[in-house]
Amino acid sequence: MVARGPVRAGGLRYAGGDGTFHTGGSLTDLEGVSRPTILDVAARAGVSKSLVSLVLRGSDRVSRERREAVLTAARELGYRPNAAARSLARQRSHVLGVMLSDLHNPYFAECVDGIDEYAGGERYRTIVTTGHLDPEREVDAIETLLELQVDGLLLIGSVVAPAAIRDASREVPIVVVSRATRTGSVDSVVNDDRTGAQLVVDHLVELGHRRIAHVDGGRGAGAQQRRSGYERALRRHGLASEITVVPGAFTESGGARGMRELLVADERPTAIFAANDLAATGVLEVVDRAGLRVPDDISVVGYDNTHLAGIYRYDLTTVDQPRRAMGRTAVALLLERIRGERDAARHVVLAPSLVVRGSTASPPG
Amino acid sequence: MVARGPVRAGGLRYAGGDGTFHTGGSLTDLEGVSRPTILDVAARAGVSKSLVSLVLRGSDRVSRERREAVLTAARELGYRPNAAARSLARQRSHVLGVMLSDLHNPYFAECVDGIDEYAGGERYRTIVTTGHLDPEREVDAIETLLELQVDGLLLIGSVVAPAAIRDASREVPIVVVSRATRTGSVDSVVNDDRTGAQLVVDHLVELGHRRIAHVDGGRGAGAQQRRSGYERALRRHGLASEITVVPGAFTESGGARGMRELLVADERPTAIFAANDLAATGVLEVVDRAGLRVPDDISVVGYDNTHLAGIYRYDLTTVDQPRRAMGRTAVALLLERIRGERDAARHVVLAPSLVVRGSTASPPG
DNA sequence: CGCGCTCATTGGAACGTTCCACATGTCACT
DNA sequence: AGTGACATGTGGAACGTTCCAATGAGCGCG
Repeated sequence: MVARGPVRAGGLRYAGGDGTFHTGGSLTDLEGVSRPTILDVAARAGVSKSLVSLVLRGSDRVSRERREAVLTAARELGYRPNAAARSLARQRSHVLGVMLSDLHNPYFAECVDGIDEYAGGERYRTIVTTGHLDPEREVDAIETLLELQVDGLLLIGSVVAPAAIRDASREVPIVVVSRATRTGSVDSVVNDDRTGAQLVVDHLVELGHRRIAHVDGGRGAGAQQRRSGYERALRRHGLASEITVVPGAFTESGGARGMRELLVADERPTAIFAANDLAATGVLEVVDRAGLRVPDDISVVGYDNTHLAGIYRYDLTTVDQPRRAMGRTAVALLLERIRGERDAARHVVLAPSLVVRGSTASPPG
Repeated sequence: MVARGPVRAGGLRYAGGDGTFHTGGSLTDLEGVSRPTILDVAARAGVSKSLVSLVLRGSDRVSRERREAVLTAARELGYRPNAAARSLARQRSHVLGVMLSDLHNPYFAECVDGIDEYAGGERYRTIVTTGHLDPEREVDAIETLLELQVDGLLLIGSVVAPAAIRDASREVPIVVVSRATRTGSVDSVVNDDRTGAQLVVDHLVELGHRRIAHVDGGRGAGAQQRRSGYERALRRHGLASEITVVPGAFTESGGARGMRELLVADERPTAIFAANDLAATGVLEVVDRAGLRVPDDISVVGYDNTHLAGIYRYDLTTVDQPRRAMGRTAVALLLERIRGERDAARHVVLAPSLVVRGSTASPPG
């Protein structure tokens, strides 16, 4: 019946023919009969459409018999409410929109866990669109959600222009997650990157490191704060002269590029603080290739505590952001706005924490 | 203005107080004034709502002046179409729903890349919901999409009960991706796991391996096919007596468990074919701990070519699934159905390919 | 000059809900 | 018996679009 017998490879595109085959009969069940509406249910149950509506919304001012008649009629017909019609009639959809800048980044996935968890508990549904890290496509993704009449918008790691956010915030409450925002009309939830960076430096100094370099995250969200946190911490430890920042990015290649630059310096650092875990993997790759051993010859620290950091062969010391909590908090803020309980913008900063693993140790000698 | 000054850590929950603070004035711009509708635009442009509708849908039977009047009126008012109303009036939404079983798995993210790419080209929008790998929540996620009146449904890696899929397929065309399906009324797109497994075995045999073991994927999607492909290939090479399958899972711990079992066997295999990349990392962990070197002492192969396999410290030989192409194909199939161009179910099987990296070499000696 | 054409434009009826004001029916109490 | 209170049920008007049939204006042509 299924993908068994004539297994042959298809090309890159589906173009009929190769790699595909048909199953016997199939017919998309009764495509002609359109979906039952509230009126069909009403007719079958012998009541008015209004009563059906009442029952379906769980009103308690309906007699037991009628309720059951409606319920069974609905079940028998396979009735499913039409959210478009509902959203039109009430002026709200009970749906929250989530714009995710990048589906590939596990960091964001965990935010969404928190979002779904909290939203579900509050009987709100969530739908997601993605911008694929491209500002223009992000605008499109946001547009889609707005047109679908979401009651609120969560922007996760968005790289879109601030003006676009401001525009959208005229239509619907917005909470921005993990990106600092100046727009007064939207809330935000971020982790305290500066403090996170300081935790890293404190840890390394405690291990005895002095030559601690930072491969930064360029213009990425939070990169600037991490950089300044690093600088401030070194100064606090009386190591101002050791401050070394090389340009990088929130990507593997960005980290690799930064590390290469550090390797050719006259005095090689004994510890590297990478802008995030992804950059840290780039750093590690270059370090490995140079024949240096981690952590014996050099210590490496990341940021974000993505699952990447936890995998065996990396075993990366990193900074954990409470992503789930950030997601939950974001929804809480959004609902406050939606329910009209608050008007002034609120910016929540959550505490990061250090996760010590095997990529850090005392410097050699 | 923003998250700067009084940076303090909040707890796990947003509960007012700690870690949060307000910005000055903000007011959610004119919350009172509701969004402009097509009627507002019509009034401002001095035409009928019908004409506005025509212009907005890009009809060519509208005079130049009127068109421009409408367009500028719309722009000035910041008009945005209401997808709910539109979807109600036409009986279609032009939106495709994607149910993603797991947001964390980069494998799925790449499918979505292909989906968005193709759908965007066909002027369809996509929205995503997640089941968080829980069948019940998947049902909910699917329900949400159906209520929102998506024109078609893509189920990616779904673990939901077949009956639920069948039910949903009565309402809307469905394509299932990367899971074999028996339901006659839905299409599917999968990679050819059996052939993929054979590629692995061929590669290892060519390198000179004979004792090739398989840590399987238990009841995971495609696991059975990979196992039987492995067995068939060994037989084809006249190595039927060497067939060794130990139970595992599509997880790191599953792989580790399987490898531990293999280590205590009397004759240790010289090569391991793990059910997927994740399981392969578990295998590698156990191998490392046992003091064996890869690939000198033992070769390891994964499946899926996730980014995990590509990172320097794994450098894992693996099987690539054309995920992007699978996503594109899925959309192509779906659109055929939506457009009523096809009725019989179609099952597309795409070819996997071997990616040789540094985790495989000739056996010792 | 009136006929039919084409062409741009329009009003009104859907679409499937919700919600409000109103209509019943029942019962307790005077 | 009449009154009001209360519980239950109903019709119709929204909501913001699309689409169809109809309206006029302009024009070429006999």
